[in-house]
Amino acid sequence: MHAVERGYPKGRIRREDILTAAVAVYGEAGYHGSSLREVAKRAGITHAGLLYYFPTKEALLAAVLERRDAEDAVREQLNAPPGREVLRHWIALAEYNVAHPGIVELYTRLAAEAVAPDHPAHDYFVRHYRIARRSAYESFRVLGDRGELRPGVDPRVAALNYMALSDGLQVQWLTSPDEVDLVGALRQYLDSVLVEPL
Amino acid sequence: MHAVERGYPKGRIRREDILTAAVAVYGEAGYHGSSLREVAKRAGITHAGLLYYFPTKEALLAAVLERRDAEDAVREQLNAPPGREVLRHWIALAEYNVAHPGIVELYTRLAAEAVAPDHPAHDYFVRHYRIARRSAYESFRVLGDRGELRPGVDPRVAALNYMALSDGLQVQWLTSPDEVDLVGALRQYLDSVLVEPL
DNA sequence: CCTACCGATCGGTAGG
DNA sequence: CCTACCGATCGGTAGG
Repeated sequence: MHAVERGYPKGRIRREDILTAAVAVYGEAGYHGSSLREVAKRAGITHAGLLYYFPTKEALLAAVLERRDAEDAVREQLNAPPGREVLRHWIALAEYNVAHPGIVELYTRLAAEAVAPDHPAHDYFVRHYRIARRSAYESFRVLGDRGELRPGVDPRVAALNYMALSDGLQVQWLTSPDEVDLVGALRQYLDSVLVEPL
Repeated sequence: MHAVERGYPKGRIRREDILTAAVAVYGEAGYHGSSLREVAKRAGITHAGLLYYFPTKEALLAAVLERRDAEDAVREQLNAPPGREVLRHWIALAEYNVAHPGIVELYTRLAAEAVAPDHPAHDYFVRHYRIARRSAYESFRVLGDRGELRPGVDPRVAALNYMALSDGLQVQWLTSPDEVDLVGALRQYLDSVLVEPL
């Protein structure tokens, strides 16, 4: 049983190895384009062995997304309260992402697949985007209350647009890394919305 | 031979039916997730029959993208010279897209798959994005020369950002249509970049 | 354009 | 965790 397996160091390490392999494969081939055999091979076991740890292909995907959320939650705790500091944190995150294309590929590919309502990660992304927008909205709203947003800027729309801009830039950056300055473009967007540049 | 087939009305119509079916299926399942059998079924033939018109799966994809470019080229001819009129045309295009989710799904899914350099549509998207950015850049540059852009706005970055914003909004809109005002968000972006609102 | 077929690959199961 | 297997599905071909 997994509840038991989880408690033993060897099983935990194996699970982590499998998840790490899955992140890489999903990033390269998407979810539907990946096979359990490919993930298993990279983790050094057979695909039947993988199914001992994750009983179905969907269960593996769910575990990948769960782990990612857990990592994000840890980072959130280090977060500053809503305001300018949060925007600087976003830029730092973008810089981190540019140095880790694999994670960016995973999310870009999965998010596009998961627009289909019957995709196993669909509900995850509905929630993911909702939470991201709300969190960004709170920072922009605080800045607006302080008069730090340019007139005409709706904090709700600015929040949606920052998230969307970030996603869209990632697609073009992954497609043509040399032609797109991801971090610079995000900076200019924030500056175009703020009274005082970051 | 296709060069001949293309000349006969019946063959041309069949080809068009297959391409229309392919657009729908690619939008729902992506390219790698689609089967020739599914496309053929929707076109009312067998998958072997489809392969009589398009000899491989890749050839079908190439034809889908070719047709799309041909349609775009027709629209471009109706285009105004670079300037404010072009920005209004973009908004009109976004309104059209909101009424035709299938086309949006096709592009969103294919673009994400095609970030992989060995994807058969990779080169297409490299060119597609490059051309789109250049075209948008020319409009923003003209506006900048006329003093219609806010200070600090780089027309090159504004062009990149508009395209990226549009793509990113489409993902969130496809995921949660009721929670995202695609056209409104694009309008606010353009207004945030212009001295005088659109 | 179809019927009939091929080899390859897929997710999942049995049984140890 | 593995070996061995299952039924289903894939892109593509032969031959008409």
